[in-house]
Amino acid sequence: MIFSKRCLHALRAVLYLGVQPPEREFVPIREISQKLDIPFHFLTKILKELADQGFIISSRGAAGGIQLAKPTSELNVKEIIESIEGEDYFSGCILGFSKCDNDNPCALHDRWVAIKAEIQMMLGEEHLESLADRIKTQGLRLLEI
Amino acid sequence: MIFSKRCLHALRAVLYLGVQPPEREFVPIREISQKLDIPFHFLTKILKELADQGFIISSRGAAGGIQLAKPTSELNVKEIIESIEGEDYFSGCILGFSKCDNDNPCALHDRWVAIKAEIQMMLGEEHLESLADRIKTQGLRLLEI
DNA sequence: TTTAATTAAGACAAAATGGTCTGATTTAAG
DNA sequence: CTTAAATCAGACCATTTTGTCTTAATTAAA
Repeated sequence: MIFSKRCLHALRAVLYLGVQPPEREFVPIREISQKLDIPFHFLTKILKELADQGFIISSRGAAGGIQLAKPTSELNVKEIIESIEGEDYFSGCILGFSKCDNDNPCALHDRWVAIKAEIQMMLGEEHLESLADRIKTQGLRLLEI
Repeated sequence: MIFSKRCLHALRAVLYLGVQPPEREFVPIREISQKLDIPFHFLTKILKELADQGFIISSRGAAGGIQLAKPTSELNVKEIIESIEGEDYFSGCILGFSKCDNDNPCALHDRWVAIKAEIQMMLGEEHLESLADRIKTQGLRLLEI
């Protein structure tokens, strides 16, 4: 699998927030956990990371929950993934070397550079807004069947 | 990191075999382990998997070791990766769902299909032959600095 | 002010991955 | 036949990732 469980849970949770009607304020983590079948406490920890990074806002107490920190047009898939997997997830060396660049390329550097650029472009352009639209209009799923 | 340690070790070991002079027969795993700084017993297990899958041939006893099972022109990076990470590593669902296709797409399916195709094409075209050539002529490295 | 509903925090457990060690088996060569 | 060099096999340990549990802190509303 390309992404860690933490990352998949984070992505699905954020997409879930993205498809909520705009009038909704805070969404309880319990609801997301149940709707998406993600372990509650595990999800809580993951979402805390996203909150710390400024992607979502949380509110304690009754009527509390979480909420996207920005409009969906200003959030994209790539930054969510990077916030969980690490900044260099898509920019690092394919052979795992810490120092790998044009001056000191690993054996697969050239080819990987091109692929990385593709991935980053496509995921970086994918804003939550258009995604949420397509999820709603086309009935795309956030759940295992 | 995109790939597991097992996969990175496998890739580097196979590339190491690819750049050996053609007259060399069996290369001892101990040598690869030392040259590439990969734990010996761990590497042995990984290479046994590659042998079981038919990518390399092994020979026990004195003067034994391992050897590529096919000419470098018939081996590519993609199949090595898939043999370790699993057949569907590049073809599976980005959200980790087991059933995800055009008839029942997940929320990210469309976009991911395009990226997957890019990756598979680029890695599938990368045969060990050309790679080994470039590694030798351009001094590309298989080692952390 | 009490209560119920919520996130936050941190200890702990389970599972997966990464790695080590010992000994058995095989093989070439002296 | 013996020995040395190698892979093979499997038990074991360490680390990381994933997940559970309990309790504390916070907040809205009765």
